[in-house]
Amino acid sequence: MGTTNMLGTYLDFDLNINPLHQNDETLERQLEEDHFVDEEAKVSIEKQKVLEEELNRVSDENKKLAGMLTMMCEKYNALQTLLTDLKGKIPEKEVDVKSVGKRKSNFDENNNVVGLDRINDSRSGDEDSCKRPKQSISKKVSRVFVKVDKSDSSLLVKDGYQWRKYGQKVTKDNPSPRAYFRCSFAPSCPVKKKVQRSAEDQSVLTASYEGEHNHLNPSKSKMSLVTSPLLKTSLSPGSIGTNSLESNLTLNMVESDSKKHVQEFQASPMQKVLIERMASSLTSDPSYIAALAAAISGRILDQTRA
DNA sequence: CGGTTTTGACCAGCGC
DNA sequence: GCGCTGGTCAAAACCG
Repeated sequence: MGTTNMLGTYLDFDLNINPLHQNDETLERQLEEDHFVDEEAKVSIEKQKVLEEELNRVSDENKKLAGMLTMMCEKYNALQTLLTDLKGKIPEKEVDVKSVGKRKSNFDENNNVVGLDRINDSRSGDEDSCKRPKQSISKKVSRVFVKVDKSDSSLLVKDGYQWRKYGQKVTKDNPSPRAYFRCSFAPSCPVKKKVQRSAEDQSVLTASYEGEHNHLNPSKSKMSLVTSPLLKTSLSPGSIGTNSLESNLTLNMVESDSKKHVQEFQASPMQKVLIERMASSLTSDPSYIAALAAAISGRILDQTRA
């Protein structure tokens, strides 16, 4: 699994934060030799030493955190293996009861909204497969669940891209209409999107993305911040939700039948929950953020000196 | 005026 | 073959 490696990469800050050390000593000696021991210079040297110690401390903390994360990942992997084994023992019928007796393309896609019980349902993209097998074989399909205001009747999912609505239908298994969108860059961009309110929870919109954009996200291109590679990996299928403007995307559970994504990073619901929790606990920890900031600034200092 | 949305009609796949 | 269903088309309406 790639998670451990990825985290390892992010936390492997090779901090070389002591380039000032030698200069300090040389400077100090020189000052003493020249009998120009100025009070101001002494104070600045003291400050440098304090900063140096602080950087060392933060560096150690960073290493400890990296070690902890590695351990967590290892434990998680063990749990994951256990879970997979257990799943293998459960008969498949129990998992897929709802679709029995229904048309191939007619599985209740809203039964799994917010719930994590069908994350590995690779058929999520097969809604068209029985009708348009030629298209769906090669197309990536991902699904996003968006929490919206119940009173908000518009089936709009702000994902940064521009969409053109080309149809709306009321489907059998859901009283709420399903809206069909095409990327505004069509026909050059083949991406389609289906948005429907969840039958169970009216405040949740289910958006199914079909295909991949062959152009930049119009709003994303305006961003000056560098997006985390972790986010890029987890959200890549439709490049969904990486924009800070997309504040209403409160819950992103991107499902992709692209096996690459599933195996590398989104193999199971448990994994998603753990990753989310890990990320939120880390980002809410001020000491971690401070350590990260120190590590990055140290790295930048190194690069500017080199 | 051009782009987008709405909405009824049409088409194709599937089950009976 | 027929009816049901999901997906798409395209003309009309709408909007900035």
